Amino acid sequence: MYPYPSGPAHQGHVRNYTFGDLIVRHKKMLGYNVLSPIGFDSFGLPAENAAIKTGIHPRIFTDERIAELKKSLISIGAVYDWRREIKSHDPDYIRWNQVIFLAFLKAGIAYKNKAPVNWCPGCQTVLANEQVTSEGTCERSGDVVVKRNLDQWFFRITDYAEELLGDLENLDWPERVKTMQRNWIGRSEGAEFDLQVKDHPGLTLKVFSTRPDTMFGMTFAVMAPEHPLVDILTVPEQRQEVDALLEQVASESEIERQSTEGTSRKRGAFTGSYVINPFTSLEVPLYIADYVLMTYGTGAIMAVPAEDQRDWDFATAYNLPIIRTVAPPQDFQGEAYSGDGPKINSAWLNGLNIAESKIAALDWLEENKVGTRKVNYRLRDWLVSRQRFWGCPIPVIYCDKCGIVPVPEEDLPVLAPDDVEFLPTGESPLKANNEFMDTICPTCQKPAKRESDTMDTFVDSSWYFLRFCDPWYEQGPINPLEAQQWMPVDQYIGGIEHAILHLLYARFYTKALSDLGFTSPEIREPFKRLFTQGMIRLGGTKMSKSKGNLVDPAGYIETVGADALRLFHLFVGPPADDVDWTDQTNEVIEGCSRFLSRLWRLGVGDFNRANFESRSKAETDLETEKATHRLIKKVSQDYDRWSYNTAVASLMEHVNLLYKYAQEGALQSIFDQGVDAVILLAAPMVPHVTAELWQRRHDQDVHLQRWPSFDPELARQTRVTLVAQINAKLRDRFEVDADISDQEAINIVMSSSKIQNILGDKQPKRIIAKAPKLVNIVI
RNA sequence: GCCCGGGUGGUGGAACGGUAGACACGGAGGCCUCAAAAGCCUUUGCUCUUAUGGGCGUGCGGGUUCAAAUCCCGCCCCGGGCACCA
Repeated sequence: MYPYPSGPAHQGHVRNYTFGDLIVRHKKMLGYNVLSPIGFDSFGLPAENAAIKTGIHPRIFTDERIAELKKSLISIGAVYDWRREIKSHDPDYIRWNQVIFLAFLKAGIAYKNKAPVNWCPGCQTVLANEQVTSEGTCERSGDVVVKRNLDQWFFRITDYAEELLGDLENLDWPERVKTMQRNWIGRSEGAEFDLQVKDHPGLTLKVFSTRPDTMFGMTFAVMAPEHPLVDILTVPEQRQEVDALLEQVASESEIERQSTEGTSRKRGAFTGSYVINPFTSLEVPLYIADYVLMTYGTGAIMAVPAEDQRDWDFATAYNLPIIRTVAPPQDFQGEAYSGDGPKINSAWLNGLNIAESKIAALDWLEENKVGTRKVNYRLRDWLVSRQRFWGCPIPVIYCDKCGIVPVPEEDLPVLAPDDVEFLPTGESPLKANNEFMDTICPTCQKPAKRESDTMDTFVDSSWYFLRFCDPWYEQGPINPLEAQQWMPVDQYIGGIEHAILHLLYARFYTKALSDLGFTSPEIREPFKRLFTQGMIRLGGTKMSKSKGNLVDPAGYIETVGADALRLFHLFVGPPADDVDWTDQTNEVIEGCSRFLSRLWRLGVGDFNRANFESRSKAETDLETEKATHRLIKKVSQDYDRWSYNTAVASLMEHVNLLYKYAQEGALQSIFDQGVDAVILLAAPMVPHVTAELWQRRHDQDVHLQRWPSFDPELARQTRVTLVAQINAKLRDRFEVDADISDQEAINIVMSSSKIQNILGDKQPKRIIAKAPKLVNIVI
């Protein structure tokens, strides 16, 4: 993934880019044409915050951090096509970013809207929903986010909700990430229908429900406090009560309002109005309550307390009737029952189960023109404008006469000026810069103002991988032919923290850009395979710069070398697992370094060689040769299944075996074959030491060699351990030929005196033979 | 509450129906050395036993199977995601 340049690489970078580099080198050895680009997600708050603190321009600050990160990426030995390097703050990248924005604007994907949005007081800017944690805090700064009613830019990601959800199916991604995205999109199927308001002829209240089958149990209805009909439907006698509620709700932060503790504490007020149940034509009271959200569905619901716990809580608090429409099981202990069961108290639905009655209810609503089937999503449009300086300027102009006018493409990029003052004002420093702000309307040539907001930096990282395909392309942001050649990305690697944010935005961008013709129609997904590596923890928390608990890789690179550090990250456990950095970690890294030293000595012939003259092929020679072929087979498989820790273990085992072989007297050719195999198989993991060894041994570049192949016949185990069990308990073992039959295996086992002693005069009830590995005698 | 992961020696982890603990760290002992470092070798799940050998062991309780760390059912604990989303 596109790294944010925060300075020298940390252990998380080392881990991530070791996996990436290993795959690149491995695939190259296998003969693939590999594109391995890198760039820097170089817009963002840290640089601007530093500017506020120190007065250093964010560009200077950022360029320094990029140089540091680049240096450490090179020092860990990662290979990249640096010619394709991209930086978000490059004028060229800004230009194409803005071209895409204007295309989105033209297509209606980008729009401006006044809405209650998330404001982070710490970052002094608005945030997208995805950037607010479930605790209601900013995912970056941790500050409590507040709601503000502001005019902001959005991208219509919700138009893609269905496709974003459906296409997850075919992605080779971790199930966990797919589930998170599914949850986030939050699809629910149901009905949207109208409730007639009593004494207001022609006036209806639109509600959404996933359970129209429970309509006979509707005993009241609820509107969100922000619902536009609140004012009209509140009768004078209830005005005071309603106003009090509205006031209280308005004064509370989102967190207080949605506090988990208050789940059962429902607050509401009666409007004095009634709505009509379309199934029964009976009237039910209409309430206002803060547990109904204006931002989801229609902002109003039919309340069925018997089958919805929230409605139950409200009903009991306000003494409203409860009518069950699904018979709960005999032993049901709870309150609201949302499980399946036969319908009751539901007239023509009685006796049906939920699925059947749902269909019947939906059909009724549609036939009687009361409502329609409807799908709702939890996903909201992506808020992309930010009140910050260090980001890509949004390329529009505000004209009193012409309204919002896009900056003509030939005038792009719109670049921020350098002479600005960095103050924590809550508005972009651009706004105070008249030279930037004052412009002329491209349409009517009258004085006009520029947009001062910049784009969310997640915009920059939503399409960089498409630019990588041809970063030199001048006719547009993306070269469609090159994109056709390289996309989608075959293997994408990153941290789980992007499960929703970057990975959802990038998917949306890919689909939108395809729809707008920037890429060919079949490119609908950016990343075919995704791998999320585990995070590195120190003292129970994620190791990160902001937590201040970094263990700098540079020290290790200086003492034990980049190879030992890379090897540690591969050996410590499965790539997906978290790594705990403990007191023992240094010793494990030492161990990795020790292994490399052993390999080195083996490779340069610096070890105890007992009998190294050529001699006739003894049995150990053949055994060693076979072991080498098995090693190639095993390690190749391990690479394919991302099991690098076991691949390293196998390499260690083989090095140990070769030492033993050398001490016992070896045949030079077979010994060399074994050493060369280890070097080749380890080359993608530890590129430096293997390159030097290969150079000395063969005067060639190990990284240009072909991946070693094995002879299946030689890789085959010929002698294996046969296990003898009595009642599944291990009693004896034998070394046997791998190709013995079941009967031969039984004969061998039965001829064992050990087995015979245990058996005594008991007759086996049954004998299970799985030649050549196991015989189990049941007595 | 719902949805994902995950619980294996002193530690990281292997094995993913068929020898539990590969490989490594740490520990113990030894070789080399005047000494140390480095290196090399042996040993190392727990437990009973002088020993040959036996018993117990993969979070807990059941089940399926000749055979379960692995499959099924029910719990417990840890990590993560979503959560008043109708």
